[in-house]
Parts: sequence; structure tokens; C-alpha cells
Amino acid sequence: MPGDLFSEPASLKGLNEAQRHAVSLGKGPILVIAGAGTGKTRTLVHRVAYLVEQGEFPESILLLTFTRRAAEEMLIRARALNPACAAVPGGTFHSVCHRLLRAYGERIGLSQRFTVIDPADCQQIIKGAVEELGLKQAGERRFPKNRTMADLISKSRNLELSLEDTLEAHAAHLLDYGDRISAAAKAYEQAKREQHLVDYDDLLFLSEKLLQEHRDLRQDLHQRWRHLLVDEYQDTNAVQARLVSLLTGPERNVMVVGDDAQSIYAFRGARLSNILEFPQTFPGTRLVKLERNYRSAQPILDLTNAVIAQARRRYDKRLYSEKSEGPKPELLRARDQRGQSRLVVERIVKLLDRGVKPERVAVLFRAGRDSFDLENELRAEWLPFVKYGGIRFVELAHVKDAMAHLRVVANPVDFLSWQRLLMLMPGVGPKTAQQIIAHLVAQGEPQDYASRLAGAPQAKRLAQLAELAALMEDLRRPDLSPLKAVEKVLDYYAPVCQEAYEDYPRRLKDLEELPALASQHANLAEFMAEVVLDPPEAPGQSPLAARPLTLSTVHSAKGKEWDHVFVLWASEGRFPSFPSLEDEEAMEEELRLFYVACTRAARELVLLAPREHYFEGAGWRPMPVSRFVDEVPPTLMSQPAAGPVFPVPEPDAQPASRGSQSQARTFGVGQKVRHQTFGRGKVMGYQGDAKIIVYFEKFGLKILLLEFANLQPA
DNA sequence: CGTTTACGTAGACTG
DNA sequence: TACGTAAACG
Repeated sequence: MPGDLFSEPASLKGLNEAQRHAVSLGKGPILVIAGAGTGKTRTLVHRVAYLVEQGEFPESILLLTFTRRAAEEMLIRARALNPACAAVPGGTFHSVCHRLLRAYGERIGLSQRFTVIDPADCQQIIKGAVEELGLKQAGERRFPKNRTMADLISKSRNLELSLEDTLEAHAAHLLDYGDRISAAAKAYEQAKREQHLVDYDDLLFLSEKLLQEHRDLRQDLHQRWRHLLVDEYQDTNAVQARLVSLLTGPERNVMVVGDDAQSIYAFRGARLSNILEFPQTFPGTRLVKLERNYRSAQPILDLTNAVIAQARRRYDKRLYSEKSEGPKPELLRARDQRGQSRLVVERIVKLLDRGVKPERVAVLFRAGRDSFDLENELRAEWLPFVKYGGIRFVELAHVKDAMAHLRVVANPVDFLSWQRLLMLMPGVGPKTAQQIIAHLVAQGEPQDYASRLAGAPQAKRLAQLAELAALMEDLRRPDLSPLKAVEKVLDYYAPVCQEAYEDYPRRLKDLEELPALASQHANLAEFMAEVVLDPPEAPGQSPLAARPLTLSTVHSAKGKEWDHVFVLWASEGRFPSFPSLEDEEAMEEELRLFYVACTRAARELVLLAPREHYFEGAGWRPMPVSRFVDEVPPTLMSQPAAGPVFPVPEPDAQPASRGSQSQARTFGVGQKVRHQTFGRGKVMGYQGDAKIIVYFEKFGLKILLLEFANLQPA
């Protein structure tokens, strides 16, 4: 738009025509289909700022995102356009639902003391149910794991299918166990009811129930949130779509943004149909397509277009780039996993030497464990990194231990947590814990449980029970701030942690994150739910390294971009993953996931595919290149040079070929060893040829001189 | 004797 | 890492 730049509102500056159109549309439903790298986030951010400029109260705009971090990032950017945007409420579906249930849950009979549980808690409950009901016969090997059952229960709820139908569609091999899985599911529901526990799925379904049954509340909320903005709409499930409808007021100011080609959460119930059928759900929807890619160089786009063209379901989009030329994407074939790691490290070192900033570099992979070997290699080279995806903060046993103390204070009938914290005492196993809990229940009202602890018959034998009781009494003061509460718990728990875990230094370090988190919250319930729902990512990983490079699962890389992207294991069985090989729908999702991975790259994209891999039990097996790469026209990839461009290390079996340097490397990375003083440990890598890096179970990471370490294989 | 704890082994996706 | 089994505990 030529002419008077000074009169142009800040919220419309620097946008292309399609973006500007989307941002400045008036009231009514809007669907933005935004291809990868087309400025989806930018459009949402500017829309928020635009609405505020137009005189909307910031508090009346609700921004729903996929992660809390995404919401925070967007609001920071919106604030830069207009400081008033700081007051815009934002968060995930789950956190918004949680807040609704805290405030109004009693209207649907929910205890105000309810506790939010995570999938690990769910597994614990199911484990208990299986034991109690004797569902699993001794030695029954094929009986599904607790984890599998927990996943299936959640899946059936998210897909809104019966457990039986879910089994048939997604786990046919477990159909024989249908009755017993159903029994476990029933017991799980009952345990949640009795203990006032609410899982992730409940947050959504209970909120739906609340909004459906209370028209007055719905109307209040429509007054409060007059504009609804939803990011990553392609990854919402059925109940989330209904929540969007319920939260949308009579003015129907709802804008959803997404990309049908980037739907990667079908495995937990996401429905592509939500975004495809949005115009039918909201008649009069204005559709805006963003197709101009600002992220990737043309050669990368050519490849990603070819990748997504393999999808059975056609996507009516062909992205074109504003950017100039760049190198063609590369496929590098390493000898094996180790070779892959070394290739990546080598390339990264070269980039850094060239002055590329580490935060502009990422290594992506299908599953959390796919990067273990690379992590060892990076540590050996002292290259700091942050890893996203994999084990989450609250899933760490010690964090759950600490949180369990707070949970029983907030919700005394949370027996799951009672059991957990009682079992931390030496001499207390499942049976004794159950007995103590039985004593608590028999003795009185829930609010008295803490004070009754010391009176348990086991107290004579367990001196620590009195200490725990004292802590519980202390924590019951209603005016206690989350920070103070966490500090008191850690005072008590730190020594317990030292007793319970051999590698306590590492764990205590993780726990140091908790007080800072707690201090950000005004009340305990909110703090605990926040930790469970959206735990801090990658705790304690190189906090001192200012700008580390990124390792991430593809799922966790969603919405982000880097100049230089490496994708590990572009191999059949890894990417696509083994479980997806026999399921057509799963395979489509793998393809979209691979597409998401490749579209993260702005300038350089490098795919890696080891030639062979050692499988436990099966030995060395060739690893074919991923079908997603194989089926792309070869002209789109850079041709591998005649000889190896980068030295490919030989497998451990032939150390001589790696020259004198590796002669000393007697132990393979990952091998278990024993040291006279430090005891058992695991080889993490090497530093040069003289030093070996070993992680000892009791003493943590040590760097030893190989010559003197006198390590024995263990 | 019932429980707890220590140990060895199979198995692991994504949130 | 989590589970199943066997030794050690009290």
C-alpha cells in the first residue's frame, strides 16, 4: 500500500498483502491457512495488536496456543507493537480449562481441591489397579504394559471411541485383553473420582460439560473474551473444536490459524477435519491463504514441496520463496550411528568456525532417544546444547517426589501422592505405605490426615514419620506462599533424595528450578497445575552457555526455525518409525512430520542416513534410506561427491583405520565400566585420545586419563 | 514369614 | 527405565 506510511498503524507495518488482509478483517469467523514459514505467527501477533489498536480491551482477547512458551513469545512480540498487549490473556487449552475448573468446577460437582495428574500418575494408578484386581496372571508376558493401557485409555477418550473400537483400530493385537483393559480403565476412573484427581483429558471434557450445562457462565465468558484466536488449529482434537465453539460468542469473533500439511498429532486424537470443516461449522467464514514463504531458500522449498507431494491426501498449496538461491539439501550417508554423530559434529564445528551462531543451528530427530549418541559426542567435544522433547521435567522421579508433598497438602485424599512420599522412607514399601494410608483413612477427616501421621502404629519403627508429620503440619498454614512451601519441602526432601538416589547431585540440581517457578505463582494450586501441565523445558541444561545449539524432536520443533538444520536418521524404521510401517494413516502422519522437520530450515538442510545399525539380538543390519527421501527427484538433492566429502569413521571393530588417535579408545561409548574408586559407570565419550569421559552412578561425570584410570569392563 | 531391597535383563515414539 | 526375581532384612 503506497503513500502515507506515517498514518499506517503499527500493526499493519511490514506485512504482505495476504497477511495484512487477514490481520485487518472485521468481525466474524476467520480461517487462516498458512503454509510453513509463511508468517503465521507474525499474522497472529499483528492481529492481536490490530484488535487492541481498534479499541478492543486487551483483556477481552483470548489467545490459545499449543504451548505456554508459544503464547509467551507471541505476547512479547505483540507488546513490542503495542505495550497494551501485555494484558492479553493467553495459554494452552489445558491451562485455560484448568483455570475455568478452579473457578467454576463446583458447579459440575468437582471438588475445589482437585489435583491435576499427568500421564505418569495415570500409569501408576493403572498399575495399582492391575495389582489390586489381579488382572495380570503371573508370568503372562504379553499382557499390555501399564503405559500402553494408559495410552489406550487416553486415546479412546481423545478419539471419542469405545475402548474396544480403539483397540480394534490401533492395537488389534491386544483385543484378547479387552475385558481386562476395560476393567483397569474403570478402576482408573473410580480412583480419580475418589481422590479428586483430574487428568489432561478430563480438563477438556469437564470444561466442555461445565460450559454446556451453564448457559449463564457461557454468556459471562462471551462478555469477557470477545475475541478468540487459536493457533495450530490442525492439531486440535474433537473436544477442543467443541470448546472453541462454546467459547465463541454471538459476535462469532473467532480466528483460527493452521496448516493442514503440518498436522502431526493424530496419534493423540487431533482431527484434520477440524480445520477443513471450520467454514461449515462457522458459516460465513472468511478464508485467507498464506503461501508466500519467507523462511527457506528456494532449493529447500523445492525439496519440501516434493516431500509433501507424496501425501495421499493432496494439499492445495505450493509454497514459493522470496529468498534467493542457496545450497541444495544434502543427503549424507554415514557408516553407522557413530559415524552419523561424528559427521554432524564435524559439520557443526565447521559452521561455528565460520562464525555461524550456535542458536541458528538445530539437529532434529524423530524420537528422543535418536540423539543419545550425538549427545555423547557433543559432550565429548564440549559443545553445549539444549535438548527439547524426550523426558519432561515433572516426569523426573525426584521432581514428582517433591511435588507429592505439596499435593497431599492441597488435596489430602490424593492417596497416589501419599503412597509416593511414604515409600521414600527407608523400610517402607508398597505394603507398609498402604497400611499407613489405611490408618489415616480410618482415623478421621481428610484435613486431619497430616496430624494423624505420627500416630500410626508404624511410627515406632519409622522415626522419620514424625518428621514428615511435622512438615505436613507446617505446610498446612493457609497463608503459606508457594515459594515458602517449596522451600520447606526441599529442606525436608533434600536429605531424603540423597538417601534414595545414588546420583543425587544431579537430581538436587534439577530441584533448584522449583523455587524460582513457585515464586511466579500466587497460590499453590495454580503453581502445581502449571508445573504439571506445561513443565519448564530442558531444566538444568547448560544454563551458563548463553547460546547453545538446539537438539529437538520434530514435535517439539514445531513452529520454530533455524538457518542450519540437520535431520538424523532419515532411515526406514526410524523416520518413518517402525510402528508406522504397517499403518497407512500413521505413515501419512510420518510424512507430514518429516515435512515439518525439513521446513524448519532457512538456509541449509542436511539429512543423515547411516548405512547400517546394530540391533540388539539381530546384529548389524543395513539401514535403507527413508522412503520420504528416496521418492524425491534426485535433482533436488545435492549429488554426493565421488569420495566421502567428510571422513567417515569406521566402526569400533576396526579401530586401526581411524589412525593412531583411536587406538587408545578401548571402550565403546555407552559401554559399562568399573573403576576402583568410583565404582560402576558408563562411558560417555572421549576427550582427545588420552582422556575418557565416564558417568559414574555414584560420583557423576568424571574425565579420567585413560593411562591411569585402569578401567575394567563391567 | 512377609516385606523390602538389590540386581540383572528386556525394552523403549511422538506430547 | 521398569519390571521380575531372588537374596536380605527385621
